[in-house]
Amino acid sequence: MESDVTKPTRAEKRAATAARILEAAQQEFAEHGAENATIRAIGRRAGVDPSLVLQHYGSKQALFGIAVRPAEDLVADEVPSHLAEVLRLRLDDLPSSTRALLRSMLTSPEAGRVMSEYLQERTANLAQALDGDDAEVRAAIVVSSIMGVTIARHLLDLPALADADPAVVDAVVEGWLGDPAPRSPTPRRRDAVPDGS
Amino acid sequence: MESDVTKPTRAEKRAATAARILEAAQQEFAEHGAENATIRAIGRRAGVDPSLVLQHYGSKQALFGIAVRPAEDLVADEVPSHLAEVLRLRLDDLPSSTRALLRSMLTSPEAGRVMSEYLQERTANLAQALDGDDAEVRAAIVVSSIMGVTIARHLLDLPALADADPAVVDAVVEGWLGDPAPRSPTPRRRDAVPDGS
DNA sequence: CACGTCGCTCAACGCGTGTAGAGTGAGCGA
DNA sequence: TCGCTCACTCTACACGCGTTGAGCGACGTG
Repeated sequence: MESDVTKPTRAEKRAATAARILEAAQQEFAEHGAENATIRAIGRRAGVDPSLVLQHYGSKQALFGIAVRPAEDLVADEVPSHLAEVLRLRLDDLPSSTRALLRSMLTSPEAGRVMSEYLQERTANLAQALDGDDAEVRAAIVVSSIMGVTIARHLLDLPALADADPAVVDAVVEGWLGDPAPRSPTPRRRDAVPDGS
Repeated sequence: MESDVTKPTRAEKRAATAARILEAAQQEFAEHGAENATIRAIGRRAGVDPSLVLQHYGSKQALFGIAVRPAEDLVADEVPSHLAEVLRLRLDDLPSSTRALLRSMLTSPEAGRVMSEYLQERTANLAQALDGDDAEVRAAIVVSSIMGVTIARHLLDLPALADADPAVVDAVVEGWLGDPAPRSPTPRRRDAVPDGS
């Protein structure tokens, strides 16, 4: 069998190892957070010596920075951030890079900064599409809320959400988007979203 | 002047020290999270030897458990949890015990469990007040969303929220509470969402 | 005034961590 | 086939952590 699988060259093998390490790192970071994940555990998970991890990525911090970068194929279509996932309510199969970022954002200053920038970017985008005085605040509320739901579902495993039909969640948030908040004592305007497509 | 402040007895002094340590612990946990906060830093903050911290509270984990318990006066009226703060949208002056719990919930299993229980409790309460099939899911979404907003405002310092008028936030969430989600099969109004970039 | 109690500090331990540098053996070019 | 390159492992170091037990000095009681 001459093989459809050609024997990997040295460089290819090294690249494959690097990829395996990165994936292991993302899973460890996603599971334990930036500070609690250890180089040793990452190496173990990748089936590799701990020091090799650093030979590939320089330092733990650098590795984290890379592990947390959004996957290319997510960035590809139209929405350039982790919050692509989030805003579109793809509540299943959150990629581990995103999980790692979410998990670490409250305890790692770097992760916090990255997440904050994402939220601001998404807020600005959404605010453009909303009308009214408080467009930006309302956009920030929606974006932060989606983050909250994502955390509750994927990291805290809140039963009511973990088992929920994504369509319901989707529908609820859709409602928020079309609904300008009542600024005064005046009650809510439900008619803002004419449904029936 | 004999002083209105009577000289503290030995026991009182000890209790005062214990309180000072606890407060220092709450602040350290609130700032750095359960795992990153150190006994040494807590002692330093309280102006006390690190080992004294453990003489008072036994272990770091035990101290965290106590530091994270909601303050009594919050529990007092009607809503028995940290989420009293949260649900009532008192977005300023989040007590450091609550900040500590929020900060740690994604990286400390214990904090995660505690927070999850709080969320479930609040969800159940709120679900009773909502009508419709998906009451529980919708309640969970609202509760999680408020958590998300709280995180974005107090821990990530998202500018749009940090500077926001609490009344606006309040109004928006009020809107959610009375708002039954459109449940119909094809309510997918993508056009209500700005597409990215 | 003497003495024991007790709140507190000091010094040290074992452990797990991130990281560095020497060593090793298989793969590739000549 | 020779020999060098290089992907990888081994060993070790320094550091900061939680935790412990002995020591000390002031306070309160007889």
